[in-house]
Amino acid sequence: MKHIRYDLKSSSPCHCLNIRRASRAVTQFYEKVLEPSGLKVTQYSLLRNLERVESVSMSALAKTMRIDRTTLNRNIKPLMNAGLIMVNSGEDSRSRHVMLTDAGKAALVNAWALWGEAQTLLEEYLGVEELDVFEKLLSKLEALTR
Amino acid sequence: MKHIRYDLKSSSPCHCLNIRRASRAVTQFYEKVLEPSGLKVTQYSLLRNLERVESVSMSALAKTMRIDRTTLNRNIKPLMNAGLIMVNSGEDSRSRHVMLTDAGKAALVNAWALWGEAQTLLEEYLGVEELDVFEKLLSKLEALTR
DNA sequence: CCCAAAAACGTGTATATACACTTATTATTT
DNA sequence: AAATAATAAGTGTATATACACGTTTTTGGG
Repeated sequence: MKHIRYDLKSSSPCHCLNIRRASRAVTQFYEKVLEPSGLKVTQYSLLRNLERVESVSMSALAKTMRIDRTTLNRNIKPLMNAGLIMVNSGEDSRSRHVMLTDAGKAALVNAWALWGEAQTLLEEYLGVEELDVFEKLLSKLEALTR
Repeated sequence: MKHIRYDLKSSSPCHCLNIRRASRAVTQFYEKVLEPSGLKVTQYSLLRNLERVESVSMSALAKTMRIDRTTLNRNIKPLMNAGLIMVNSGEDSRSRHVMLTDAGKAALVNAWALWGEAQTLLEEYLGVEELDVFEKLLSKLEALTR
């Protein structure tokens, strides 16, 4: 197998640490821009995924969002407390269905513009070509554990 | 400004979510390989950063590792409880200095081999060229918030 | 129809992350 | 030397993440 050199810009040789750090940086960047909305980027994402469906079961939502089911279970709490989403039990009495409230829809309108700002700023920061490579890489990496 | 198309592989348009997802996938991959060592990748990283210094203050360590100082403060707890590191107060009585214990050094030997496996597997998964692009991108992104 | 397997969730526990505040100590300025 | 700045840490609080387990229903044979 070929030998890999470690003389890259990043000071850590560990690819895992490097992506974790980059992820933190990008997250902090988005959070700062989203701050006036009162939503975290994860919360914005959750609401956004509810926008186009009437209601959706916990498991289905977790699958769509590609996050752990139990993580979703914790993440919906603050949004419920803020009155942005509602949870009802569906026909199948095992499942619970999540849906946006009117307040949730309103919050999304506000946050959407802010998210767009962050998104555009990042796109300008990377540039079209790097952005393309970036997204392809992320997609490939996400498939690593499947 | 140029219009960016969203017809990439990744199903989410949000770059922040995408890197967070990729980060989770890579993390889970490394964690699984590191599992026999009893160390998380973050913990391995922390120990690793202590390997080449006698002892180091909390702030200096946080800076080197490029993690939040208060995050480091929480992250050292499990390693202290496991007896892998020690914390003493330095000359300056404001500061606390962290150092590896013998158990910590021993744990590192074991974990190092496992980390190497994960690292190699990821490198093979991406290939040399993509890996290079990957690391350059991460480095650039990390600089986003500075 | 009954029972075992599968599906859908929730909880306990533990780690990771980071902002806002506070405290203690050292360094600087007047 | 006293007052003020800056430095080094810790804590409160809140969110995010995910593994291991347990519970409740529903389904699918037999």
